[in-house]
Amino acid sequence: MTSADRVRRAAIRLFAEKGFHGTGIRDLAQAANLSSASLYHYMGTKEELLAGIMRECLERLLEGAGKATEGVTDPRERLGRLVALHVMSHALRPDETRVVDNELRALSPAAQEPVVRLRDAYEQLWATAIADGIASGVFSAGEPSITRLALLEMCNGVSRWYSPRGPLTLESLAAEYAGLAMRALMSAGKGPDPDLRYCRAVVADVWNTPNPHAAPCSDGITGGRSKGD
Amino acid sequence: MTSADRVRRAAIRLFAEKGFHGTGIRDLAQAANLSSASLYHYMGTKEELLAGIMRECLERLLEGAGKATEGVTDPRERLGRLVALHVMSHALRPDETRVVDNELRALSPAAQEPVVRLRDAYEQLWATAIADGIASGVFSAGEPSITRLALLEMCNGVSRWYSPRGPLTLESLAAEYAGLAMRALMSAGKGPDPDLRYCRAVVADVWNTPNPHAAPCSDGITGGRSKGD
Amino acid sequence: MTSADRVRRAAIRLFAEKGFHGTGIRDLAQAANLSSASLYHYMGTKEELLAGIMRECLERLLEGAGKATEGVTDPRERLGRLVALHVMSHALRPDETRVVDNELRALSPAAQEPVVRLRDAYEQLWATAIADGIASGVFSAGEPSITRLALLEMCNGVSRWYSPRGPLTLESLAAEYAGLAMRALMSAGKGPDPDLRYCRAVVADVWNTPNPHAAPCSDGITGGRSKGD
Amino acid sequence: MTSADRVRRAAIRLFAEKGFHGTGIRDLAQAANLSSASLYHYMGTKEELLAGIMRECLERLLEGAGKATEGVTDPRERLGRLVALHVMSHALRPDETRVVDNELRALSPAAQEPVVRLRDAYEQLWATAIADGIASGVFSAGEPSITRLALLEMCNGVSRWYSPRGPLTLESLAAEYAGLAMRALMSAGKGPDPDLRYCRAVVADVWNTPNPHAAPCSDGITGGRSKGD
DNA sequence: CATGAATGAGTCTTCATTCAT
DNA sequence: CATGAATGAAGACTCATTCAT
Repeated sequence: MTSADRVRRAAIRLFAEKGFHGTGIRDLAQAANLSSASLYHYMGTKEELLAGIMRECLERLLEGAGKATEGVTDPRERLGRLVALHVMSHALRPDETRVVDNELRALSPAAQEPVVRLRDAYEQLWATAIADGIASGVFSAGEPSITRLALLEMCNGVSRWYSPRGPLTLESLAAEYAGLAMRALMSAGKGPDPDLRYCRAVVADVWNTPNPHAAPCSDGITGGRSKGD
Repeated sequence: MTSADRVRRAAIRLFAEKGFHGTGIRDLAQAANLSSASLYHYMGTKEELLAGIMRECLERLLEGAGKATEGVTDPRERLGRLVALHVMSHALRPDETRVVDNELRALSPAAQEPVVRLRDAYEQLWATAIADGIASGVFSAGEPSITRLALLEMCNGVSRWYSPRGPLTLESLAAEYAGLAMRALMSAGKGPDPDLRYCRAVVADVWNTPNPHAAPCSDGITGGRSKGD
Repeated sequence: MTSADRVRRAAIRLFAEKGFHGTGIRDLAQAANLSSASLYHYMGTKEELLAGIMRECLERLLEGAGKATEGVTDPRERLGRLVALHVMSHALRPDETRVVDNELRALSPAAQEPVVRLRDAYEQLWATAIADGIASGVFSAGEPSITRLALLEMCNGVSRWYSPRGPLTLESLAAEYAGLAMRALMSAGKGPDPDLRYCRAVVADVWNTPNPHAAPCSDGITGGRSKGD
Repeated sequence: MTSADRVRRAAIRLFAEKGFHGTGIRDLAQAANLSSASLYHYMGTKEELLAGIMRECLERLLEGAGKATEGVTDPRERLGRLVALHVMSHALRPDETRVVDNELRALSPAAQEPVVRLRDAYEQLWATAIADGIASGVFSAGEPSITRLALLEMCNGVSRWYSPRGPLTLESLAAEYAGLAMRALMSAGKGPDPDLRYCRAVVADVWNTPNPHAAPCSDGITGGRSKGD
């Protein structure tokens, strides 16, 4: 393993563990067994290091998602594979994926741009699969964007509690999540609605918030989230 | 509004936006229209400020969840209300909830403890509802802990893309998420499994990872995630 | 006891315990049971507070020394009383005297001046007693200034280890010190000189210092020490 | 001279001159011709810098005292050498010794501990010499602990008025102090006791203190002074 | 009298980064 | 390659002091 690799690995681990702003250049140096000055032989600035990690991770994710879904016509199979791949990658590389999922805001706008582009391209695969499923009638989602974001966040969570020790195989884990996603999207109308009016009242009460008749909430999201997250 | 409130509000907004370590004491002072020295009339240390925000937010969430579910016997209704409340609170208070969901690791172990206790108490409500539903046969989840975490993460996501402007009412949003959760838990076996073997191969290929026969993945989680997240 | 007294007492105690620079205005306020703003009703600046304490203590010492020695013709009796008074005051008021003995340097030159004047007037009483004793042949000191300083420092030490609990009465303590001083000044030639040449060599060795034939050392002191101590 | 040495020298000089709390990191930096950030290449915290200075100085003193007295059986010679060494070191290194003698309280309890241990070991040499002299009848001291402290404080004073310019050689100075000490310890009963009753009355009068019949004063000191001084 | 509010200047310390060796 | 040395800017936090109330 080269020194450059050691630096990158250390960065991934520490950025995941303590966050970009919570990680000092000296922490990196120590974790990479280098002096802090030597670090700069293998990286640009700290920000470039982060940007590189994010880009590379997203490129792999995008590449994998492309490979896994190309030529697959059934939207259910396509979405299922996206879920499985996403979960597997988050279970296998929890540090990298946590960095990607959490540290976008630490980048300057200029450095965010290419990362956001990659993320959007990746999410577009999800959006298309969901839209196709709805169009062909196999999915019965409400708002497609919300559905996409809900599923993505659900899968992202894997990287936070993953531990390589445990009886569940990667495939079982992926199957579990794929099942959750499929069922959520396929069987409309199942189950009773909770008493939303009461929940709303409780929320209004606990947070001392006025209980307007129509507190609006965005559903105009199409391509992704706001900049910086 | 008192100055103390202004400080707290500024902190919530900035911690949510830039993270705890990304927010300087001067940022806080500027946002609260105070000198950085005056800040210390209204807060202890920066860490105590964060801890207080997290505790208060979790206490409200716990209180609300208690109110919304007490006396409700049907596990489906109970879980539905938890989902609805969680989504509503995250939509209504995206900043506070993002801080709670993301900044736990910024606290020292000593300061984490009471926060983790609150979080665990809250999640216990979810765990019980899920377990009861499984026991009574209305839910058909695989691993209950995984299910709980998956649903929680899914709902957490709301605070990341929420915008108060938009046609969707809070109730509609909550209904959407409750529906996703209900369907995911209730209709087992729906939908085809994706080709996991192929997905696994793609993952192994893209990440240059050996493809062991039994890459294990934790399912032994019961009470919550590891400390610090 | 008035508030002003409480402030002064708190200051004496804290300045003695932690030093002038080690004592914050908030420490004073807390010890005096006042808010830090209220403090300024009873004092000028922190420096003026210190200067006042030192002046008052020295004035008392000077007054007491005057009373105790006026009209006493025997230099031995005069010096004995000075020693006794000094020791008693240091035992009785360890905090005040420690402040006087240690914190002169914390004052600005302008504020030092009157304090130094008082100190010098007080030491002059010692100097005169010693000089008279030498002149009349009852004392056989080497360098009078050195003797004076040596005795003063010896007596100052009392305030550092004094504790009001213990079997020794104030008079016994004073008698002990007076005895030390008298004997030191009266019986010349008693006792063997230590091997100074060897001591000098050890010093030179341990401190890596050249061992010059005549490392000179001040004996030109007449009226007191350098400014600031 | 290395930069680390320059830092240490600057610290010794400034701590002696203005005290630990009166010396800012910027003062140190300026005196060492470094930026305040560069300072931290050569030191840990300011407190560690102080602790190191004190430890080193005391180690030298202890080493020197050991060398000077080992094998010496006559307690008078032993004590004489201790006095001479102590005086010489204080005359030669007034800054270091003033720091040792005055700044112990500036250290946290944890940092004080090893310093106090060294100090106590050093004072034990004095205590033993005095005790041996009393036991063999050559010294006629009252309370040995008081004697030890009185002599030590007397000698400490040297570092306060020392100036390398002056006609007195180091040996003469040491001889003077050794003479004072020897005489103080050897010829009991010499000289009249001052009128203590009257002194006590003056003290009571000037300080407005009740004149109890038996104002007690500690003589139970055995191993040293209280922590922090 | 008493104090909460306020602050500019200061505290010690760490930051990411550069550069001569 | 590798790193000690170096630093301006910034980090969180405290200082002594003032003043309106």
